[in-house]
Amino acid sequence: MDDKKRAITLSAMHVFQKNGMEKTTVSEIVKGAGIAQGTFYLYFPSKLSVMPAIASVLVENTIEQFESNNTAQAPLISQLQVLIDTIFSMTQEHRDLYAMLFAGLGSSQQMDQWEAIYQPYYQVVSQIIKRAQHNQEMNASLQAHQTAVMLIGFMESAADQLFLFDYANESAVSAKKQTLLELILNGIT
Amino acid sequence: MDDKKRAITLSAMHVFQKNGMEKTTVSEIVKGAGIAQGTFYLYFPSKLSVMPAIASVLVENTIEQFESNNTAQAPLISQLQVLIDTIFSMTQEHRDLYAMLFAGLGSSQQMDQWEAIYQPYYQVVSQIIKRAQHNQEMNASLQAHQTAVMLIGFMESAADQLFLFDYANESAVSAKKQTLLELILNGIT
Amino acid sequence: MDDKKRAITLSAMHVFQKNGMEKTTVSEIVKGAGIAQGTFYLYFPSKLSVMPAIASVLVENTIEQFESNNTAQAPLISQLQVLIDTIFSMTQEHRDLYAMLFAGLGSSQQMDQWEAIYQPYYQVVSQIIKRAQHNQEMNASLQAHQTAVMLIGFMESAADQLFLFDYANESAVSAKKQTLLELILNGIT
Amino acid sequence: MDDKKRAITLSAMHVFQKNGMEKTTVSEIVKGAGIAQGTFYLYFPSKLSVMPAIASVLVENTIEQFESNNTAQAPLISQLQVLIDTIFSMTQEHRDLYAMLFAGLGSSQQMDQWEAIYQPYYQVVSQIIKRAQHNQEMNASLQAHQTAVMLIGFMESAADQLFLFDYANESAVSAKKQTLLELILNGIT
DNA sequence: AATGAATGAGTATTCATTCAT
DNA sequence: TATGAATGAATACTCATTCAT
Repeated sequence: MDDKKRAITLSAMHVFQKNGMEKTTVSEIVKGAGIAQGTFYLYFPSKLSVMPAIASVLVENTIEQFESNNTAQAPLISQLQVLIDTIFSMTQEHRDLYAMLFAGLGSSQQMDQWEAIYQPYYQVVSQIIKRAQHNQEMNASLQAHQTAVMLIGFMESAADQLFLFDYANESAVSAKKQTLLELILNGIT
Repeated sequence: MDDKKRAITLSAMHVFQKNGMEKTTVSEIVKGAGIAQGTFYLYFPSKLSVMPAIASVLVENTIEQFESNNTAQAPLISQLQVLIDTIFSMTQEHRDLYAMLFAGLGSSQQMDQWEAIYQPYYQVVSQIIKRAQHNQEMNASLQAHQTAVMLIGFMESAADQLFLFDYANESAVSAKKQTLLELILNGIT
Repeated sequence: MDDKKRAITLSAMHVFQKNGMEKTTVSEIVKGAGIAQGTFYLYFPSKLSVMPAIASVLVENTIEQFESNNTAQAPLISQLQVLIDTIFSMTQEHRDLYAMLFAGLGSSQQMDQWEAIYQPYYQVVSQIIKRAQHNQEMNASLQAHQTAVMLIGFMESAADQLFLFDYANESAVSAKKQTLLELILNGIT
Repeated sequence: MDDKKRAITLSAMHVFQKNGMEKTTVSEIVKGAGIAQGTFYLYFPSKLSVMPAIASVLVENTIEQFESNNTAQAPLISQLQVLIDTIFSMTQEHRDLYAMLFAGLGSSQQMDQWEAIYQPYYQVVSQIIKRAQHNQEMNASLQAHQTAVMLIGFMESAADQLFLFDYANESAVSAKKQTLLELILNGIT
């Protein structure tokens, strides 16, 4: 990504997170990016159009954080723990941004774009599932990509709930993560 | 709820869903509700303050739809199927609204209010879980309320994914619902 | 015309004349009209849409000034002199406004509207021509309305030229008026 | 005129005519001229300063078109017909541009410049008048230059009216031209 | 001479909210 | 309660112009 485009995106992430969608002004974004007002529009056609770039950065960061903590040869359960840790950590840090992206999805009418952005993320988890199935750590009849998408959704929804409503202390977090992991591994029966 | 307050809320739901958060104007809401501009402010202190009322209506509708299709004495699996059907149907119809509510949660700083609104929903699912545990259809060690919250999150995230990206046809929907149900019942191992 | 609409129109005339099309701001117009910024848009949908209202006022003023100086029973030549005086005086006072209206005609694509505004003006001159033809002061074969339109055009173009390029002193004005009148009465042969 | 200066002027004519004064951007002009943004300012100090160059081109074109259709030795009436044809044709093609030039005259405060541009035009018509006076086809007491200016004004105002309001079909055009010619030759009495 | 990326001043328009009736 | 005319603060976006290359 062009240096200035990246500077704008990072500044926008910061300002959107601080002020929310409606109170974020282009003027504050460019101030943070150290460029002039008009320069913004050389890189993005509108305020909202920064959103996909932000999503890309979040996906990048998530994958980086996950991979830097994960061991590809580790047992499934360990890798899922790292994934849960990563998602809880990203959610805690960026919950508001995710909500804004999510709310923007509908209006943007560019589903294709969004899918393309999230594919790398789904790929990473999908690989883990395939490997676990090969090692007979996991039910082999589950379709890998579909399961990856669902698992990520499960983890994100649990993290959201936690940081939105229940968040109390570190031990509450650990408990929730543990319950989540068990639920995913064993189901409810 | 006062007749006019309800009229405003319903009109707002419609307009928010049609135009999104930023392009929704009080002027269009009152037009849909058949009242004057100023009257809006007799019932709500601001544009954003309609959001909790919308959330209440959505929760009401969800519970009604679920209970009208559910049989309380039916086996757990049937009841979960009805719950999944309800959530998928509500998500399909109101996805954008949920996203807006969700994005609004952070800014509103009135977590307590939101929790109160969702409690009845969690209660209903929580009861089902308790009954299933009593009937030994379900792992008795799971904490009912916590599991209810997680399950609802799982189902909503699966529905979101479906209607956001994958939605193709009726059979895709059925397949996703089936996978979801199995994952919830049996986990991934 | 509504009191406020008139106030806006008169203020706009003044500001447009002072600053020209491009340097006129709505903010200065409303300041002159003694109303708030937003109120402007209750009466006119855009800055440019004041133009037809200005044209109406100019036509009104021209007719008033002409009729207050004219004697309907006077000989043709006297009435034409009064018309020339009126047009030269209005042109001198409002030349820039006329130019702006004129330049705006093309873009507005609402020819019908403009024709309606100018009709009363053409009517007045048309009546004089018909009366003169009836009194055998004028060539009876000339079509009255068409001739009225042409005569007004002649007079305006002469006045424009004068105040644009030649304007020197009172006697230059008198001379031009005299030449114009003779040309109109007798042609060039 | 330098090749590039001419290219800019021609492109500007086109864009001004298409978009009007306010919606014309330097960016679109340079695009049409096939040059870079900055290059514009090597040839013109500002956007508005292209106007006189446009006026020059229009005057050139008018004179060329007139002279290529006119016979200098022909009777006055024929030459006036050619002049009327030329003015009607140029007006039909470039009415909006004339209006913009005209509206720009007031603001530009460079009357001298404008007069210089139009002089050649007035000269041509002035010569015809002098010759006609010499041939006793025309009232010898009329001051040639002054009459030339007035006649051109008459013809332009008639053409404007026609193409602005009345324009219907070829026969309406012929009729208007005929009436105009008679009025100019014989006056209204 | 030519380029085109960068600038940043400038403004029309919108719309949540108020308040006199 | 209800109205809707009036308010005026707030901001995305444009575009003429500059200047380093």
